[in-house]
Amino acid sequence: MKKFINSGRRATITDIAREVGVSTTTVINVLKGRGSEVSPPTSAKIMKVVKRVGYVKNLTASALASAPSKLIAVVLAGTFPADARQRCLEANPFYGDFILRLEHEARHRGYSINLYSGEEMEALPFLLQRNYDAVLVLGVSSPQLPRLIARHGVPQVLVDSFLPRGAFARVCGDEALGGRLAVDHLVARGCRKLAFVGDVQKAPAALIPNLRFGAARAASRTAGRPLTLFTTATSFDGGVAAAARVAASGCDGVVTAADVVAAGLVQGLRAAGVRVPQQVAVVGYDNLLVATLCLPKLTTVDQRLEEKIRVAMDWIQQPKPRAVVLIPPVLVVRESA
Amino acid sequence: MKKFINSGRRATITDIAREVGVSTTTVINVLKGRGSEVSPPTSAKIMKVVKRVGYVKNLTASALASAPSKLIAVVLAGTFPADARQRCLEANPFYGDFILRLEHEARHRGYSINLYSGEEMEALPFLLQRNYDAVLVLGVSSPQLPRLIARHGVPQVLVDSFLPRGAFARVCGDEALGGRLAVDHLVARGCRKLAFVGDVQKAPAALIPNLRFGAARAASRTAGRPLTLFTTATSFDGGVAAAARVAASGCDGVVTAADVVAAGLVQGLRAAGVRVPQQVAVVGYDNLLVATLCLPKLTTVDQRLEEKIRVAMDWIQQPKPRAVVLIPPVLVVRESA
DNA sequence: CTGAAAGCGCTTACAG
DNA sequence: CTGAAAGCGCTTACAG
Repeated sequence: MKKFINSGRRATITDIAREVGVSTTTVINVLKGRGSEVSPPTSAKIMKVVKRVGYVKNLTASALASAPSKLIAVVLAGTFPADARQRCLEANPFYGDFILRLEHEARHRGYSINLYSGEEMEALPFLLQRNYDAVLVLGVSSPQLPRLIARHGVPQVLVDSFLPRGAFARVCGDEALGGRLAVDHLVARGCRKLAFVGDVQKAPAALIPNLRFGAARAASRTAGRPLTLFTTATSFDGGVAAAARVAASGCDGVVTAADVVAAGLVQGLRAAGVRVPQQVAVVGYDNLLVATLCLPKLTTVDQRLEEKIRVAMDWIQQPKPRAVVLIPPVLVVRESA
Repeated sequence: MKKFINSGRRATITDIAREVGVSTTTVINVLKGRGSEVSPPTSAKIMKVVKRVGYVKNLTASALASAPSKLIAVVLAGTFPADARQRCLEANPFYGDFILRLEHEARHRGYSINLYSGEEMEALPFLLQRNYDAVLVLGVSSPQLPRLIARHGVPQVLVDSFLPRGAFARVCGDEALGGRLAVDHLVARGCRKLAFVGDVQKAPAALIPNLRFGAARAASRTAGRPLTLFTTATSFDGGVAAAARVAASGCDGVVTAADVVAAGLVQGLRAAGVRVPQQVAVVGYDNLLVATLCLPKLTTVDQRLEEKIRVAMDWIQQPKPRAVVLIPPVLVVRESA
């Protein structure tokens, strides 16, 4: 008892078995709640010792012995330029937020999470070096890594990864809907000349800013409104930098690729003497904390992160190999539009 | 080869030993770079197979066999009220930022990090269930958890945990200096009536807002300026909520307990028609991304997070049992003061 | 209802 | 320079 607690050596199943005078199998049966297989008195004796020594199962050993490790690897991909990964992760509070929420949900389901935010294509050794129950990959736009992971037989769930349907289990935001919600809201407010501000690239098409732009463009066509594209980095400064161009363009309604961009844009516009939302209305995307840290507070597309995480965890616990689900976002109207 | 890569079963040291026709000991000697103990031809043959099969060491097995697990547990304590943990973690972008930076530094040193942000006093089972090389605890204000951890023989480094000197290895910001830097800057700018805005509590004294307030008060006494305390939550809304009181007080220089609070305060003041920094100068604390997301950008005390993390990792790799170091913060002058 | 035994993949003395 | 063997703590058939 004291012996275990203070010795730096933790009590093991073997210790408990010896102390009670039974086999390790019996101890395990009790610990696993297979009560029916163990006589009540034996069971009680074992539980008493388990309590007394403060037994904690060694998941390292457990994982090695081919039981669930209760460990999930989380890969933050997000397709950053290699040299700017860390900077991008820090420029968009989305990632920190995501991790904190995921940890919370995972913990309540009995899992720990193990973080990896390095180079996407160097993730494989990381993923193979421990016995993960599953890997959750956030934001790949190429099937390369998922294919490698699959080839090695590691279960995976992809989040916000827009790949050809059917190959992998994926939980994604419904970006088409999100873009439409934003545009429709601006149109309903009477905006006549629309703009999109974000890090839109030639390729790959599956990048989030590209998808959001595509959705906004489609919706603006339907509404019969022109939409001008202003390309800028996914960061606050990116938003600030776009402000002058937007102001000069005469656009009166802006859809953005992310809240940080919208926050920067709003600040840049106001600094230039443009009133938001009276002269230019701005809609953000994500609904992070930062959406409420600016003046005016951002009207934004809430991507329902908790829901995404919940579904991803569901699929980790009950694998749905090639399932794809689009989580419909929701417009949160505040002050900027 | 193909057999290993595609079977879902990873090649093991035993596989390699068998393939080359040597013992596992020899394979290990080669893998560990103990070249001197193995003949060059044998070594070369082994390395060839290692490469060919894409061998990745199983750290789960390794950790069980009493080798370093290369796994670090990270406990985000931060002494939140139990019912509001998650909310507080999300209200202060500091935590997400901390994790991302820590992961980056740890990865470059060959470690993975395993996150825990649940109840402080329920962390023990989490910490004992795997073979962690060390645990990094952020922000405890009571020695209870560190004591438990020590009793179980797990190496630990505490960050920003202000406890009686000498009991644990700790890396902390020099809050006394930080408060002084802020106050001295305001005084030098000509502020006459100072205020402190933050979540200052009766007890425990070791809470970060309390320390920062204490430091600011000491410095303002030295400077012969009065300092009024405005208590408010550590969040953007907390800052906003304090603005009216600060404006009414006639104070012209404000030190805050955190950047989020400062950001909220600045916005609240401006909404009330107060010009920042002309009428009221505001200094933040932490130098997070959010400090640059407001208008005017925050002058703030940079706590030099990277440096803290670097030292903490140094001590995890080379334990310095009861060492204590205070990282001197640095004032970053921007626009708000 | 209970136990003996092999195995997970690596590491660590120790023997030769 | 190389190998045989025991051990880390748990799990999993299988036997009784």
